Amino acid sequence: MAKRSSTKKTCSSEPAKLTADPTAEDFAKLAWAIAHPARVQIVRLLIGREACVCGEIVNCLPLAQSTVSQHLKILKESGLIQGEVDGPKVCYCINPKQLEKLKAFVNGL
Amino acid sequence: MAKRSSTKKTCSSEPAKLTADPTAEDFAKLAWAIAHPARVQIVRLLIGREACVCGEIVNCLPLAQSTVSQHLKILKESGLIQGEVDGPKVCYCINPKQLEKLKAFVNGL
DNA sequence: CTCGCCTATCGTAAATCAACGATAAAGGAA
DNA sequence: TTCCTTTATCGTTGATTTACGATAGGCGAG
Repeated sequence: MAKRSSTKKTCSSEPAKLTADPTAEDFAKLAWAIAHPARVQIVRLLIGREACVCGEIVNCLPLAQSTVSQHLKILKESGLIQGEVDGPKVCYCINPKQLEKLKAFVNGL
Repeated sequence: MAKRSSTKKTCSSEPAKLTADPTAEDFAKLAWAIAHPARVQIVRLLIGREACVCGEIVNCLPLAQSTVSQHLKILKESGLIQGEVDGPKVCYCINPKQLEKLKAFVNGL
């Protein structure tokens, strides 16, 4: 992946080339998901425990339940985590595929 | 680094434990630096060319000069890039150390 | 069915971001 | 010195984020 070596143009000759770079947008979106301390902690927590009910995550953070729920929604939309309804509770876990995608993006830099 | 395996507490027993996690904040700050498509493109550009004058970066992006300068400032503050004055121009380059720090953070997840 | 628990969503307010044009500062060329 | 180029900063506007409390919806227990 990333055949960047063949795109070594002067860059000043084609300014429009970088106008729409879907890769950069995907990357930025994924990076943005972990661009907040609370979300970093949530991701770490889920990686360390494999699965965690929403209420426990709320207890781990000094934030209101609604705020945590909002962060969880952001992480879910990025694909980094998944939520599974378990009765009245919701069990969250990491989505390894997206986590690998993030790692591949960063390591590809 | 990361002795997370010893911190496998129930988490609900110590809610204040995660209140101030400097690591998470550092991580989030670094991730936030690349949480915008334009900044991703700038970083990639600098990695692929080793050094680049500000004006060239401006020509590569569909953004105003002042906007690009603002993104460069953000990247500089994150430590990911460095700017060296070269006469009337400014030459930007990647800071490998911070880039490695970012990779270590992500790979440590 | 009714109650209580858990979670998501709504509405709101303050703060921050992103983008631009205009302008200032610094350095080289003539 | 004066002009031109290059870059950073200022000031502003609109959009987005973040945080909270209040509220609604879903589900199991009794």
